[in-house]
Amino acid sequence: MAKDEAHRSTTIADVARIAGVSTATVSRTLSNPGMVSEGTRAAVLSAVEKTGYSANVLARNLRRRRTGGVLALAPNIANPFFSEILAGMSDVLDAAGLNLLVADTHIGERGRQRLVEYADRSRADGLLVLDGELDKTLAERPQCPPVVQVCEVVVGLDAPRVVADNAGGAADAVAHLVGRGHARIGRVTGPAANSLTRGRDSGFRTAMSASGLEIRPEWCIEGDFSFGAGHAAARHVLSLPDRPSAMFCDNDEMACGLISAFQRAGLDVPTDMAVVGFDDIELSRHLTPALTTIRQPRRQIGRDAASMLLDRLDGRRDAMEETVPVELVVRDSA
Amino acid sequence: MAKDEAHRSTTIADVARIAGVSTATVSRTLSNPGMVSEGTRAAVLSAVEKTGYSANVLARNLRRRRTGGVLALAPNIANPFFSEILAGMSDVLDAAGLNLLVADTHIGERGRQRLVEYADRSRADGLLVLDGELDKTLAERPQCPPVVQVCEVVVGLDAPRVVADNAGGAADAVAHLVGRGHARIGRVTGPAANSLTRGRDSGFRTAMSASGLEIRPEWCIEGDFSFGAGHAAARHVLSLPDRPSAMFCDNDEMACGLISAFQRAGLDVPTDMAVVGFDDIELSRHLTPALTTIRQPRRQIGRDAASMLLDRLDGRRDAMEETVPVELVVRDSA
DNA sequence: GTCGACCATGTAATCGGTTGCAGACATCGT
DNA sequence: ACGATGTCTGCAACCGATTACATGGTCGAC
Repeated sequence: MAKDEAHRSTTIADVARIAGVSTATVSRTLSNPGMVSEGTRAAVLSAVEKTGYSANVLARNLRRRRTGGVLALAPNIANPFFSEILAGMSDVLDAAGLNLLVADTHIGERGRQRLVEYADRSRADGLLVLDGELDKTLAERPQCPPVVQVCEVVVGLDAPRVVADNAGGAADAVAHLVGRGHARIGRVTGPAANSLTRGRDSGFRTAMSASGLEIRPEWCIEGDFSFGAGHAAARHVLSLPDRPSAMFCDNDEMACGLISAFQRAGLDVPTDMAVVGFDDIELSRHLTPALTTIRQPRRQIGRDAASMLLDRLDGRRDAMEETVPVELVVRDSA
Repeated sequence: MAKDEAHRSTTIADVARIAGVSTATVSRTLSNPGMVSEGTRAAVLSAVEKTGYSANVLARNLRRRRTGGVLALAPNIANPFFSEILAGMSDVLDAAGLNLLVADTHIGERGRQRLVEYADRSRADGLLVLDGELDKTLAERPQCPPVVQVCEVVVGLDAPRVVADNAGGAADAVAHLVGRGHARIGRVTGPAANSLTRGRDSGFRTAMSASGLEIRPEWCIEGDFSFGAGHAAARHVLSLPDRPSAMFCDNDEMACGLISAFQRAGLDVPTDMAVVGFDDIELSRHLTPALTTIRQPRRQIGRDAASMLLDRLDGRRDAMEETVPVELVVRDSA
């Protein structure tokens, strides 16, 4: 109660004094116990116990010339797709004693400037880039710490990456629809420039032509991965005199918006219109009809990306590129 | 290209040497330009420009005895409800030059220990607690930086808080259903111990008795805020010989799971069963039927909480408690 | 012409740890 | 008995900034 002085927390010097040793010994006891004798170790540990000491992270990291943190740049933290990847990253970073800091890249021009400040060796030991629309010059500055790209990739940026098998997933989706007897297959895409969209493009095209099916441009609608884009795509399709019988969506949110809008228009999914999504977000399982989709192991992707970054930080560069397999999850929407 | 030495980034000493001044002057030029003469300032700035210098954040913060970061403890980052609150926090923290670090509190026992490490003055200048199930002793340790509670509150923890008007929202929801002619109203709650649940409990009870309606225990089902809990609740209701005609859900995810399960069972929402949710997450607007719900201004809640924390960090303690108004959003599910 | 006020700048302590180097001491082989 | 080796510990430099204090110079007032 009493002391209303500025609350000075206990330092390594306090512990050293109480234990009757030097600060060096305290430091060694804590970070390399085998280096000190048993008696000293006991004395130090008891002093630590008594004072409730815990090392100042800033001071430690300053001396060690590292920040103890990794920065993840994601387009939209609020998107559940990303947040589970982040959780996976957190798993392995925590285990390695590193913080995960998260920055949203979609925060206007002021934000751009902040990103440059953040993507700095004095801020973060490494960078996990989840946004393919980032400027590659950001990552090419000398101040920028090592980068691993996750899911999306920045055009022209030659950095290691962990990406899902987008082409394979899209092909599986098409094959599934074809297997169900569909020949009139449309698509709702992500933004044309997006690297996910491009990967799924290529799988879609391959699978369609493999099945001898024609891609009808008026059935391919560009969206932006949002619920709203799915809605809009559905309205577009409904306005067509000649409609597809099935739609493949580049993500589950658009698929959900699409289905919802079809239902509102009185169509039955899957009878009047089959839908396949991509991602398998939590929601998809709980829709009616439950969404048939391509599952990405998001948590695993996060873990793998973080591990790859740790490898790079340790100077290893075993794998510079990993393609994570995806899996068709058959439910009721197709 | 050439130098393959360890990449020593430029320090304030480099800048000082190039500008022909002392490091103190460089520091002053950068943090308090009015203090140095025009000529010196120009020299320093040009040296900064030339070297691309930017200050080492760790060193600065160590000296200033702050960490430059605020830690948010959320039960589940992947939940869109929280992530938008986090985004709001990020808005005001960024403006104040503080980092937002996010930690997930639902990460097993190992996580508990980590939280204790994180909730430390040497890690974060302040704490934003979004999880009411946290142990209050965590926040009562002397090492713990100032805390602001957000949305949920920890029982017995006397810290400033920003909470939504849960009771008012629940009462609005009931009033809306009553206005639509419903007298048989059930409810899907959050965990009984949760502070949100309790707030909504009280509003629910008040409004029910104000309308002269009886609360039927078999129509009140405890959930955990997940889609799955909504599903389960629906199955329970469907098994009842005597069913309610309307359900109020403590959040939108459960409402969504509930609706989906009712639809799968062949019921029509809202004809056979009206549903009102709470939160107004992005998804709700895009369901079919679109969900009638209570909107919480989540981004604003995040902003307010962060501002309140900043006030505390500055020693101000203007407001210790804020209740944020909520709003009924009428759509098609009731 | 001298004194104090004031401004701009440099010197050096400081934040709180880590770690290279060297000294003290014990043990061991010959 | 003596040097060699090895183990444990302390001293002090260091990480890269900020800032209290001291200093030197300029200027106006008396």
